[in-house]
Formats: sequence, C-alpha cells, structure tokens
Amino acid sequence: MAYRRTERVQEQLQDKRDRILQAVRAVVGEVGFRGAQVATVAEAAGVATGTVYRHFPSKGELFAEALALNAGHEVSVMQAVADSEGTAAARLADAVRVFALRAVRARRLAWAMIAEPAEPEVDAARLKSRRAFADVLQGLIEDGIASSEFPPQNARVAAAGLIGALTEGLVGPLAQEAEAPNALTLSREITAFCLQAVSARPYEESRS
Amino acid sequence: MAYRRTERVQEQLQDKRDRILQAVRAVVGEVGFRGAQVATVAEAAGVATGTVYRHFPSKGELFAEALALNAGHEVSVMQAVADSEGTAAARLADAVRVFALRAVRARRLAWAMIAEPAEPEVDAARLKSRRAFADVLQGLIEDGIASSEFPPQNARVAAAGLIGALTEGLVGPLAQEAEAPNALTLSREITAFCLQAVSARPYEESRS
DNA sequence: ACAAGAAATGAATTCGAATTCATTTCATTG
DNA sequence: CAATGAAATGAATTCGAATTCATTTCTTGT
Repeated sequence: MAYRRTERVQEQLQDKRDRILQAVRAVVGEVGFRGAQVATVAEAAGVATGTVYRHFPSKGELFAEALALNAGHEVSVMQAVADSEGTAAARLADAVRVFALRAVRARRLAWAMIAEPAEPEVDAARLKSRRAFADVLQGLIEDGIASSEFPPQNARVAAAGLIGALTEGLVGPLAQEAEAPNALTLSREITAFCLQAVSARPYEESRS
Repeated sequence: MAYRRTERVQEQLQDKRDRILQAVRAVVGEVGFRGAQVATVAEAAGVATGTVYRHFPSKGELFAEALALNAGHEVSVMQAVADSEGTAAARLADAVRVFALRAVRARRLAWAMIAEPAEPEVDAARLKSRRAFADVLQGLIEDGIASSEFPPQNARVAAAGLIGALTEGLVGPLAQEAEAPNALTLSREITAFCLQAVSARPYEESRS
C-alpha cells in the first residue's frame, strides 16, 4: 500500500467541499436556483464539474446542504437576539427586525432561500429551516405569555403566522413592488405588524 | 371554401378547452404540479397529448391559466364573504375562516395552488392571485380602521401579513404535521391569530 | 358523395442540463 | 524515483418530459 489519505489531504478535501458550498451561495445569490447549474457552481468554486460529484451525491443534496448551512447561520443570529436581555416584546421585535433587515439587504439570496422553486431536497431543507426559525419565535412568544406581556395564545400557531407574515412581506408581491429606498420602511412596518399580531392589549377606542 | 368554423364546433372547442383546464385541476389535486405531466392531463381530459397544444401554447401557460381560474373562484368566494353584512371584524374573521376551511378540505390542491414549486408562468399567476386575495383583506382592514374597530395601521402590509400567516399555517410545516381531525381546530386558531393581528393595539417600542 | 380545409392524434424528435467515466494529474511510501 | 492508488478532469453520455408534425379523422358546403 503506497498511499494513505494524509491529514493535509483530508483538510484540502474539506476545504474544497467548503468552497463548493460557498460557491453555491454565491451563484444562487447572483442568479437564483433557476440559473444555478452544477457547471456554473463548479466554475465559481474553481473545480471541474465532475469534482462536485466527488463531494456531493447530487445537485439536489448539494443545494440542500448549502441552504441548510445558510439558514442555520441565520437561525443562530436570530437565536442570539432572542437570548439577549430585555422584555419578550422587545426581543421579539428585535428578532423579527434583524431577520427582515438581513433579508432585504440580500434580497436575491433571501428570495432563493425562502421561496424560490427548487429541487425537492431543497424544499425539504427549507421546511426544516422554517421550523427552526419558528421555534425561536415560539420561545419568545411563550416567554411573553409567561410574563403576561402577551395574552395567552397558541404560540405554535402564532410563530408560524409570524414566519408567514415575514416571508410574505419580504418576498411576496409586496416586496416585489417595493423600491429600494422603501426597504427599511418595509422592514419596520413588517416588524410593527408582527408585534401587533402577538401583543397583548386589545384595541380600545380611546380618544385619538 | 367548403369549411367554416360553425358555432357548434366553436362550442365544442371551448368545451374541450374547459375540459383540459378541469383536467389540470383534477390531476394537480391528485399528484401536485410535480407529478402533473402534459400527457397525464391529456389522458384525464380524454384527448391526445398533441391536442393540448392546439389550445394552449405551452405547459406553463396551461397550468398558469388553470391556477388563475381556480384562484379567481376562491377570490370571489372570499369577496362575497367580505361584502356581507356585519362588522369589519366579523367579516374579516369569516373571510379568513372560509379561506382556511376550504383549503384544509382540499389540502393537496391548496398546497399546489399556494406553494408548490412549478413553472415560472405558474409562479407569476400565483403572485397575481395573492395580490387579489390581499386586496380583499386590505379592504376589510380599511373598513375596520374607518369604523374604529381596528387601530390605524398600514392596511397593505397587514393584509400581506395575513396572507402570509394563512398560507404558512395552512401549507407550512405546521400543517404538514397536523392530523386530519385537527384541521378544524387549526383553521380556528389561524383565524384567531389573524384577527388578533389586526385588532390588537399597536405595541410601542420603549427603546431605540 | 366529394372536395377542401380544420382538428385530433400519438409516435418520433428535441433539448438541455445532470451525471458518468476513461483518462490525466497528483500524493504517498518504500 | 518508481510504483500505487486516490483525486480531479471535462468531454461524452443519459434521460425524461415537453414539444412537434406527418398522418388520420372529422366537418362543412356544394
């Protein structure tokens, strides 16, 4: 036996794998899933097309893993906000705002991650990531209920509703029409809606 | 000239066209867009594959028209509810509930109509239909604001949020897991969330 | 009944991107 | 440095469903 996979090679392999995953992110952020061909990704990663298949069994799995990686990062960001100090309401508002802001700043990528038609494996990964986001929000809503900031409600359903509202606002028809300068305003209004959606005080027609 | 398209033939043509559109609905309701091939649709409609192309220029346009037809009908249903008697809050709750109930009763079809990856033309049609649904809800929200049932808010954004919450609740991870007996409960809870979302008193940020 | 044209048919073709694989390049070890 | 086997390459192959089109069937008006 005149060959053994040495540690340095191992790292190079890992490196190459990572570079391919990053290339997916870059290409998808540029042309979306629709335009992202394996050959394009390979070129962006600086490897040959066939090499991709030495690291990933299929296009679908490669893209799904890339999505999971990215979504996982965003979930961490949101979780960090959720774990910060403050009232549940404030943390929820921040979590939603941060999500919205990051999305509008990389809108093409966000659209791909959230809503663009893609391989079934990608869709499956997307469902998982939505659950992960929803779990974070659900925790915040439960915090708020526990502290009486929010009225008793089905936190699971409410969290799903917030995710839906966020994604619809960010990638739906509303966002399509929004001009660039409105991006900040849009994310502010979406945040306001989300807060209102779970917040306690029922509306009283005070003076106004 | 020994042939002229007579009225009877005209009707037969129209009939056939309609039957093809209905076949799309049936097939998609059964196997979703993914499994819906032109050949399958043709068979379901009782025509040959090639015939489909005498009525529609491409698969994408055929499917998009089928979706638009179906969505248009649902929008009418919702609009009818919205136009009924009662407070804005009651009508909004009814509109949302009816939408949710009808969706859970034909879940496969609803999923395809609302969220399943499909041809770009279908996606475009979907965006339009969402706008149509959102417009109905926006009208209701504006009614509620005018009558002081709801607090002042961006009705456009709120309507989009409701659509998002509805679709996420109905076709998202939440719904995937829900068992059949929970369908009614689910639609009730989603309705509750939506109503609260627009009727709660706005949260006022204490910081920043 | 027949000619003229329209509509329907479905087998054959097209097409484009994913995947493969024979060949080449690179890394390791004695 | 030679031998061995892994990894990379990218041109060639595969594949499956949309689309086409030569042929057949149906309609109409004389």
